Amino acid sequence: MKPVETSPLTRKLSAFVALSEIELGALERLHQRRRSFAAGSDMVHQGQSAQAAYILSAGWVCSYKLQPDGTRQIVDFQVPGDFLGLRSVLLRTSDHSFEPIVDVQAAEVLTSDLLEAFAQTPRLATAILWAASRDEAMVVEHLVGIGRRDAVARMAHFLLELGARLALVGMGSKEGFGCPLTQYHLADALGLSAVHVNRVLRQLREQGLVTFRDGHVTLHDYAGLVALADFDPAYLDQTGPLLT
Amino acid sequence: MKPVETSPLTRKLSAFVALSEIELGALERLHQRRRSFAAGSDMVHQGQSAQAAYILSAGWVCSYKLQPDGTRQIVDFQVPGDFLGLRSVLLRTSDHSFEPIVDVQAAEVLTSDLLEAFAQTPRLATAILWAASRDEAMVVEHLVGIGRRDAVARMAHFLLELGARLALVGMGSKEGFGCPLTQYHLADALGLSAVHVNRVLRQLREQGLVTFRDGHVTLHDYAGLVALADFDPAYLDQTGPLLT
DNA sequence: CGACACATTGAAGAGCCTCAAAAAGGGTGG
DNA sequence: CCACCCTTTTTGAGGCTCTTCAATGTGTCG
Repeated sequence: MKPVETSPLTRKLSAFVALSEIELGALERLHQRRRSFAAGSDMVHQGQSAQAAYILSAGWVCSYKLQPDGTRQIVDFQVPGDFLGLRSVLLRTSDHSFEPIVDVQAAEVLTSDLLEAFAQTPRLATAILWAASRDEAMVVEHLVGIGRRDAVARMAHFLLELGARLALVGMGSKEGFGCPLTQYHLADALGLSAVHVNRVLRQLREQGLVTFRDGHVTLHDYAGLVALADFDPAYLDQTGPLLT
Repeated sequence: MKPVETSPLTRKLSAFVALSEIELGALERLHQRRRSFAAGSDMVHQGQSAQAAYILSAGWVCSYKLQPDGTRQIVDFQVPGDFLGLRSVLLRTSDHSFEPIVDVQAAEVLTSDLLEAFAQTPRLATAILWAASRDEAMVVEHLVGIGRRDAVARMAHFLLELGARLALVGMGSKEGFGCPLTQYHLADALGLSAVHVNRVLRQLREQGLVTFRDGHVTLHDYAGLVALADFDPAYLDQTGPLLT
């Protein structure tokens, strides 16, 4: 007997709220409209007005802004269980672009479906808005990192955060995780040059802290990394007012 | 006959949506619980769980995160008409601190008041959420600036954005605006040292672009600044789905 | 007048970038 | 199965941006 397949989003939310059968059902119904995107082809372009949001079920996506001078800044990565374009569907045209980093499976969520689910299951709405708020906190932390951490601490912090996010959906642990990003992705996300990213990774490797190689991140010294990065996962673990 | 005093928030929202008398009334009722804060004393501390949000009616506030090493990163400034702690009241304990830069007048908004206003005037809810979404877009733009703009462009962009925000509530124009920030504030916001901020300001002044002095910003060459900063106010002006 | 916060300037050095080139996969077609 | 291309990683050298440290100037307030 095959168990009902649990989506990564369900897994993530369940780590923070005990959802009822009804809520779980509503959540799974949001996953009906399955779509695929190939690596490299933008899912949403900057300035495009979005009709739908997506729940990522497999693959990695990055959201970024392009500068007139050709450089880009990656604002955030989406991993399975993450929402994508949630804000733009509710309120405005998208102000960044989304690019699948590998082939992606996602569930398309129409505004109407989302509002209906929210109306019928308010606790689910709270849970999803909590997840959105957590994403926002990550952007703020990202801002702090770029503004006030040097390259090594920034990298360490980034890898730790990524590991924590993936662990929540069963795709990583304190030992390490699979990671399809290139050093160019890291550079565009961390506000560094690709060359410097390489040097920073070498330094972290030679200090026995972490190895980034062949699509896999190995955390050799978790505690050491946490100390180096001043990593405080409070902004990720927050359970807050959800337990009502 | 004295006209009804219009709050800066009302003024800001009215620039984007035509609000009905009923909606305007609900908005003004949110301003009942007036409070004052003195410059320098934190309004909300990092980690504190917030019971209320505030609508800023006079004065400037900054929201920031403190690093364990003592440096701080200012995430955003709030000027009259801006919400403060809106997210934390809805969903989570605050993950940054708020500090009044000058003496501040604000209206305390309880969660219950807000939810009631939202329920009774959905269009007002949309308008307020739109404003929140705009704030988020500003954080993203801030991230891009720190990650991918050099110090001069970053400063120019920041001053232009600030001017545009203030113009919306009648406190600035393309000529300039009053600004109580110190160069230390600029440094903490832009991810620079205070010393370098000073040099950058000098450079901008000597190029005849902008003067930052004695609490006043004078934009001598608006178009020149826009070009230097690659300033595209699209993320601020977005009217989007509000006009329904 | 002295105390304090803020602004300004100089000098020296660290961190990160750019340019340049080579090595190491990974896939594709012959 | 190999030759080839393209992407990604790696390394070196030199230079520019921004930082740190230190000192002086300026304005305000008790």
